Amino acid sequence: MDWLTIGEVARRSGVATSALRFYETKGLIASQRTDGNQRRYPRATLRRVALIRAGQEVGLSLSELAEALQHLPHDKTPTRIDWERLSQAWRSRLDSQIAELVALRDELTDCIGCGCLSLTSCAIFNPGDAASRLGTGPRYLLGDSRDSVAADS
Amino acid sequence: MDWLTIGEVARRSGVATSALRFYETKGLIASQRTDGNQRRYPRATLRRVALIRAGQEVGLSLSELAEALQHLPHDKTPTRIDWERLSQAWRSRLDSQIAELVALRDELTDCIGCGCLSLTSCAIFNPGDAASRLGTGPRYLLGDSRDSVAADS
DNA sequence: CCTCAACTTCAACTCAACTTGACGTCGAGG
DNA sequence: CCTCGACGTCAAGTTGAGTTGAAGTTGAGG
Repeated sequence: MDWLTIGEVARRSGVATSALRFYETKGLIASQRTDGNQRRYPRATLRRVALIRAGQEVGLSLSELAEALQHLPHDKTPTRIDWERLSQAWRSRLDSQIAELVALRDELTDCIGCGCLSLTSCAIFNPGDAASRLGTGPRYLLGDSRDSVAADS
Repeated sequence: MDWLTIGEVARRSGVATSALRFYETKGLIASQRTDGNQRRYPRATLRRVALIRAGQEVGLSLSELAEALQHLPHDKTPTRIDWERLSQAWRSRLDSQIAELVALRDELTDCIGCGCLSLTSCAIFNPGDAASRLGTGPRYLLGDSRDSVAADS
């Protein structure tokens, strides 16, 4: 097995070295150290990083990814089973994300159709259920409102 | 026209008062002040806030929303034209977002189908174009990688 | 008139996912 | 042996969308 420096991994994965070090602190990837304390990554790290970026695109946070990747070996090719488990999970994630957006779009389309400027009954303004989970961060309040926007001007 | 206190708007829109003040500093909503310097919002603010939350769900940032809402009157019902312009814009936003996710899902499905553990040619790991724009914040590096993950272990 | 919840401002904190900078060390080529 | 770029650590900064707290003011009900 040959080992890659952090710079090589960065170049080949398109991820900055700072990000790789950051991933390592989060336990997403792992390295050996040389005598001189430099990181050396196993080749399989390239795949791991690719998986991380792909996972982020699917909307997963780094901690969720850490969860998911913890079942994959750090230093060798994952088995087909590993890979299928992962991709199935991501696929269903994508499926539900798509479903949510489609629902939102359809509601919006109806809104345009009905021209309901009152918004009193318009579904889009009375969310009902968690169509949230789009975008990270301080989105935690979005979707937990219970009060509706009734009796509009 | 009767005016609402910040607390009333918060209760009826399901948005915290702190968020409402924050929106006001960003120019998303506007208020009159009482003699005692308290905010009083026009009723139309309820709709504005609803639009803001809906817009966020569609993936718009507050500054983009400020842009969009600046053409709507702060204190009265928007015209049908206003409303149609807005919802058309959001619909196309949703459409492209959906398209991106669907593309990603299809690629992933192919990956599972082909069982390509090598990831050498797998489309999902060689993104190619900006399917990013999921989630806010320091996502600015995602999608500007040019190097591919070739020659896997 | 008094009280108390609801309001005011302002600064500081949160969170995720990193980046940037300072300052110091490693190691391959000449 | 020297140099210079690539590496190391650690602390602090960034962005977006707010929240939290302190300290003080307002205003409706009793």
